[in-house]
Amino acid sequence: MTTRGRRAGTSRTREAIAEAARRSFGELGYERTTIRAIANEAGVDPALVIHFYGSKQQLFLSVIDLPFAPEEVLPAILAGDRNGVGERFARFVVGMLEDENARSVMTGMVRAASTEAEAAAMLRELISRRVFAAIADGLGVDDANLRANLVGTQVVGLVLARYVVAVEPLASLDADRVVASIAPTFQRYLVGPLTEPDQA
Amino acid sequence: MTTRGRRAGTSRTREAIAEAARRSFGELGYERTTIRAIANEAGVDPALVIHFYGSKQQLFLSVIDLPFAPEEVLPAILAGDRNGVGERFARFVVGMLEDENARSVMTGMVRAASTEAEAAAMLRELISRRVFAAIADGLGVDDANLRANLVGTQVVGLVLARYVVAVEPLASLDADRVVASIAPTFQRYLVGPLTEPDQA
DNA sequence: GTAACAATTCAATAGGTGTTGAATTCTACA
DNA sequence: TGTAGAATTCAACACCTATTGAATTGTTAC
Repeated sequence: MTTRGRRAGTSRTREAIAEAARRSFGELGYERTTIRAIANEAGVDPALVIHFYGSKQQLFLSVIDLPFAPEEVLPAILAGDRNGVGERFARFVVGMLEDENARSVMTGMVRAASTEAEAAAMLRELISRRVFAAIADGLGVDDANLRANLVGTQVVGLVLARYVVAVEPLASLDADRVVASIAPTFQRYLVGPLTEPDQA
Repeated sequence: MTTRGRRAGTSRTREAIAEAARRSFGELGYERTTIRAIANEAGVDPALVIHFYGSKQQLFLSVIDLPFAPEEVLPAILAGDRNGVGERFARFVVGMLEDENARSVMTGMVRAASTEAEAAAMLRELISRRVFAAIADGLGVDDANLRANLVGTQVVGLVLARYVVAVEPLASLDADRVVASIAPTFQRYLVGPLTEPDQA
């Protein structure tokens, strides 16, 4: 039914494809996402997806990115009252994950990073270049990279447990209690001692 | 070359298939693992894999399990000096992950849980039934399930960051420093206060 | 020793995948 | 107005997948 050739008017299909791809990668991960499904959701022929983005992998790499800009958001969190940094960070992370779009991108990254070597490499790159730098800048600490790693473990673990696997009661816990539960962890990873136990 | 029909002698191929499957699921995850590859590694025809295990999914479910028995290992960790419980737990987790087999199973579970709904459900089940019970028993605390969830986030995050994505410097950090870094987190998740920040 | 059964392979099936090349229609610019 | 190029579809290709059914060979119990 759909006629061949270019459609009338200015085209927004390229963005439609990107959106559909983001959504599908986020929900299903890399492998389970098919170019055909993306094309379908964008109301377009599969060949057009390839025509625009070259390949499935390039599409993935073009489309997936952190749903926030670390260099903009982290300085404000890290500056100021050092005792509250863990809570501010936790609040930001949990708050961001409340947004459906951001959550979808994050779950997509985690899902993909756990199966696609290319995606894992990209994630490593992304983290090193953008997050580490911001954290090292914002904090005055020496071992900023390890600290950023540790923070990352807790963030990724939270995403996986609360949203991907959806284990209870954590999945249904209200945001404030989640923040309260993990804030001290971020606090110690960011500015606390790394080799001695803290007070329980 | 390989002749048809049953081979001479007692057969150990069923276990060979299980081993190959465990290895491949651990290394590549569910989707990327093919029955053909498993069969190949086990020196066997793909049809035999299906004949023994019914389907790829049933094979996965038969073969994947925690690489330790929570009900045997957790009581010893949770009993005794309450101040050392975080460190004992961290030492156990990190130590277990040093073993190549156990690590492969764990990465497989994490990888699969992040893409396979069925695997995620199984993981939920496994965690609820076996780990929660052991933790609730071993600890005298009330909100044992949430505590177990939080512990889970840190374990899973560690597995993903250190072994799957292999982000540096965490991936190359020696076991003792990893233990020291995350022990206080487990300590608070297991027996510490969950709503107020700890001392940094 | 023979009958049931278990282990094993072979060949095929039905369906999915990413990707390509050519054909068509529209837009933008000269 | 004409023409280069962009957007779009169609049909096909080459490949890979899990799974099935029948055929063959060995083992085990009577």
